[in-house]
Amino acid sequence: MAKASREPKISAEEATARLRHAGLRPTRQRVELAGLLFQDGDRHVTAESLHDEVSGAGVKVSLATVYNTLHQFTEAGLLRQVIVDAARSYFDTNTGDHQHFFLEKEGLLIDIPGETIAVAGVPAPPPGLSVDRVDVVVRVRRN
Amino acid sequence: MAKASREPKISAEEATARLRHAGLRPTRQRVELAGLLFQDGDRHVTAESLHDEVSGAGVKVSLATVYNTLHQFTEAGLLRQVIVDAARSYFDTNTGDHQHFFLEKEGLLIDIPGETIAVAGVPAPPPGLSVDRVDVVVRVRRN
DNA sequence: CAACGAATTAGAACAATTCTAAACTGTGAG
DNA sequence: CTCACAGTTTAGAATTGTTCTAATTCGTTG
Repeated sequence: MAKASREPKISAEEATARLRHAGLRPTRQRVELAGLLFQDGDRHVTAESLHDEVSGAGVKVSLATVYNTLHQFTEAGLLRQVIVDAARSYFDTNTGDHQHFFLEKEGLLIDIPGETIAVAGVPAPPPGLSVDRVDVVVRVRRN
Repeated sequence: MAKASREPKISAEEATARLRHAGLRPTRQRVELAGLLFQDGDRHVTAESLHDEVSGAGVKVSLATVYNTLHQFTEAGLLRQVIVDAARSYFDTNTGDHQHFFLEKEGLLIDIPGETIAVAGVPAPPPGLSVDRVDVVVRVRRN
């Protein structure tokens, strides 16, 4: 009953290939984490939540490694960091152009596809600066 | 040369009035902090930066009080909290509708007036949720 | 001006994250 | 197949920003 309602992990082979592609050595831990993260389209994890998940799956990975891995994946373009909460960092497996709903009370992030929202009128940044990207966070609450 | 290039502090009387208006007891520390914060239109501070500033001005206020005060001011609607950096919280003296440029490397926030940016196409939130507000952060870098 | 509740404070405590130094493990060379 | 080495992992300590605690001090009202 309390079975995880998620698609089966991607295979170790797929994960390995993905890691090599990104220039990362496919270690046991990275393969394991990639397997969990990239099993389906959209996941939002924190270091803690991912650590709990991987631990719960009976795999031994230290929290430090989870942090390292999340950052390496992010640098490699496999993940994107989402800053919506002062308390913790979220990582999103959707690296494409999109935005988020955020339910602060529950730490819940929901993707909004990139084409859905249009941001018009962003002024030119002050001289010497250039736009890196535009983040939209739609903060919501339970009613 | 190294003189602060900021307008003179608002008077203690002004600050006091403002605090009373917001239903806050005008204590020495709150008057002092309000004096620094509301001297001109747009300021973006962190607890640390404000503490350094007030300390530098020779006033003795504990860091705990700065934190307390920033939160109380925020609750009272005198400040607005801005979440753009996983590492620290910013507080903005501009409580009106507006958005931000953010230069992460330097922790620099720049206001973008509310009318400037238009966000279109925000989808209805999932059932049971309602929109609290829409934040836009234009992340910029030095070039 | 007394008294009481509100505010301040130093320092401890906390949570998330990063660092450190030592042990371990992929990988490519031989 | 095995070695050696750079890259990785790890436990635990350290750091950072923030909150809490309990005792002291202060503003306000009577």
